[in-house]
Amino acid sequence: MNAVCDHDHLHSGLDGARLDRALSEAEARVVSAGERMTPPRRRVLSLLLESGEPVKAYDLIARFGEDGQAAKPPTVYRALEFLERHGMAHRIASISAYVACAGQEVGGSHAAAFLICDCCGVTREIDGPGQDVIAAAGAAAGYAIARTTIEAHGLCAACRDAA
Amino acid sequence: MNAVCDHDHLHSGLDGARLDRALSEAEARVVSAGERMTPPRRRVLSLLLESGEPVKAYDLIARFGEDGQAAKPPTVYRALEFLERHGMAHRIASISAYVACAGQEVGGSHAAAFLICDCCGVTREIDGPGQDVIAAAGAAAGYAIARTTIEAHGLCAACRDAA
DNA sequence: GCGTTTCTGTTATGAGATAACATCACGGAC
DNA sequence: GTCCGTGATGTTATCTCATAACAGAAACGC
Repeated sequence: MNAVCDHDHLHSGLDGARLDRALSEAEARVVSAGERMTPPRRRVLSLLLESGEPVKAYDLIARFGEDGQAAKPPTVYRALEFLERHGMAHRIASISAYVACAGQEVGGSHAAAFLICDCCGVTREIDGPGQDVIAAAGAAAGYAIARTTIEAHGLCAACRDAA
Repeated sequence: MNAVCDHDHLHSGLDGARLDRALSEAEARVVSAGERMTPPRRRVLSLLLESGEPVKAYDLIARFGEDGQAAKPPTVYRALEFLERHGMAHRIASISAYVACAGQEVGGSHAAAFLICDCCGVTREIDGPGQDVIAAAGAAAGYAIARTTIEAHGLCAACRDAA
């Protein structure tokens, strides 16, 4: 995504049967939560899963129509909000982009931390101890922490080697 | 800042002699780094210090002129970039706002984590173990981490009690 | 079927940030 | 002192990101 280097990048999105399966599973989870996986929601999730890395909202808007027609911004933003609410997508605040949630098994909203390669865009979602540490630090300072944004930028192994 | 509650809030910015002293110290540090503390840079830093909590860029733009005249956006964004470069201000990505750096003693750029009260806006900068933990998790995944964004939202002790 | 709720389509606009270029001030070389 | 290079500022314009507001359509419960 960010062109801070000149070597080639592999891409890691889903396609074909794997994409279909992920979408079906997502739909099942949404339905079991008593909500609907409507066409725009499915479409936005599909675009995020196909990409496999953070995507800008206006890229989603541009790619929304299968026929090349762009969507109107609220269509995509509403879908993103829905997907975030169900823990299927996350906003990466530091780059104003959105990414499909890796751990689609887990239901509902969940904390997440991200490792983002500034070169190829590969993004790893980790649920390590980061949240615990920051929540503990917050508690020590008297804060009741409700939500954390943890984003680490750098180079992934492949890009470091290629550089 | 965010009006998610209805009780009163204390504010914690600098003023008078303490503000003057902070600005003088900042200028000394800039000069010793071989750069200049020009009027717009000083003005933006002053606004951030006076506020004591995260401020939106366009609020800085609106308050820039002592006479009530707004600045042009690049004036303020350039000053913010300069202050960030010198570790005197930080961008809070999750709310698109900027805050003066608490640890003005430390020179140069430094990692930081923030505890942000969604009610009164009070923001604590902590340099706890958060960065280390996330950097270690990144290293374990093969990433060379260059920069982290760590922002925890919740309620500070005062707002929790007042709620 | 009928009302309620939820979602979508659409228009418009608000908020955040930067590109590009002309001009101005500072500091060093001579 | 003056010339020149560098870096900062002023200014215009534009680009990107995100949401408010409201009308219409689809799904659901009864």
